[in-house]
Amino acid sequence: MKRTTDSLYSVIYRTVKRIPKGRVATYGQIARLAGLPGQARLVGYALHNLRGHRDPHVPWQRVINARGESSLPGLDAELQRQLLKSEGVIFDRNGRTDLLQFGWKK
DNA sequence: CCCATGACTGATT
DNA sequence: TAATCAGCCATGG
Repeated sequence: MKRTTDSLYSVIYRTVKRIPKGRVATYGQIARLAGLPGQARLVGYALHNLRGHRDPHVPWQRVINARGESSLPGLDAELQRQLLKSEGVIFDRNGRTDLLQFGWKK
């Protein structure tokens, strides 16, 4: 089975689209559900690539790291928190959310 | 082809 | 709770 980069990104995007509104998933969780266990970094790479792609159909803001915080640099982290906050996800003063409460339970 | 980097993770200290 | 570290692999120089 040949895996092109495009197919890898596609399966990742499809998985991210399954995250319900008001929920968050970790990079590792997306990797597992996409059939790529242990490949969390690839999920981050795929989402990063999304920027140039500018596909509004992929809810990138619902993907955060295993510590419950945004992994985006600088101002983008605030944008992500703002978008999630508008969906009902609550962040504490350290910019973290409770995965037990808001994590996507698949 | 080699090397460094990155929107990461889980275990260990 | 926080800092370290090895493992991960596509991407770009």
